[in-house]
Amino acid sequence: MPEGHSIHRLARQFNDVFAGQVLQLSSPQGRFVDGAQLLDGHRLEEAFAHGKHLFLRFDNDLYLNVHLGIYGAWNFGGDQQFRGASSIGAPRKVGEFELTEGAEVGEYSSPPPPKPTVRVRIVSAHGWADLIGPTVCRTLTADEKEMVRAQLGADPLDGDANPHQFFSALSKTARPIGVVLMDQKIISGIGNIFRAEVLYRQQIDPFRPAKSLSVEERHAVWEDAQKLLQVGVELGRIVTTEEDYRPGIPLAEAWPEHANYVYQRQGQVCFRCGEIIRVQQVAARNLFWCPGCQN
DNA sequence: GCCCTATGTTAAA
DNA sequence: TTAACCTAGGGCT
Repeated sequence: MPEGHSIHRLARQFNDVFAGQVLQLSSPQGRFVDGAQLLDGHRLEEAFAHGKHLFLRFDNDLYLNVHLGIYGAWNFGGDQQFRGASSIGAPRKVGEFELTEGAEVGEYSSPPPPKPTVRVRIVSAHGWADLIGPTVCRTLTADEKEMVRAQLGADPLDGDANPHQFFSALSKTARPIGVVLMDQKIISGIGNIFRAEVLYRQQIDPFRPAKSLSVEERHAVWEDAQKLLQVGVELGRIVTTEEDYRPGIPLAEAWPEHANYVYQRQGQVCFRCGEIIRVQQVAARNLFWCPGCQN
């Protein structure tokens, strides 16, 4: 799925094109009929993200909570108000991390017939959004929403986030740092790409126990994750390389081959030390790292 | 068409 | 630790 940056972009996009408007919600697929009915005809007050969770607050104090999982995606379309809106989520190709196609923008009177897999369709006077393939799609009360958020670690994209609970959690576990960074209860928004790239950039062996990281390393991991996530929010895709590792290649063209240091680069030469990038299944996910730089 | 893959999470064993 | 969930694309036959 998209990592945390994409969900923050989704929240921004929902605020741009739907906030303040009365919306129609339906479930063409039929698996979210009751939940959609609770929100149908209500005004969207605001959208926000916590890690990889998206929340939409409606004027009856109910929330639509969506997690895209590994297959989920939102597609948008509508009139000129939807210009610039992106489809966000799967499918994706290697190196193409977020955008599939832009919103369908033009004359708008009603949305196209939905694909049979559309879990939720949201329709306003100006356009529509279709959700397919989510891991989570549910309607929550305010209390339930708080219970979900209480299970999530601090989000580096949240300006009010307090990283101290993250630092503290690292100091208390011997689990490998590469595994802990994927634990959304410890820190939320980091996925398989950011975990690999942050550890490479900080030259930290992903198999080291989290508690073995120095105070400086813990701070550096948080701050680098924050920086890379912010770049992702701005670009709409994940680019983790610094300019000196893509010499003469502008950012816009640093994609896909020069976008990452280790992710999906197994068997290739490390840009920094010349070692061969490795990959290994850890906790059912592909972990990429450079054995030369990260030890 | 068939098989594999994927930026993920949860529950069961 | 494994399976299940769930979707679409790409490469292959």
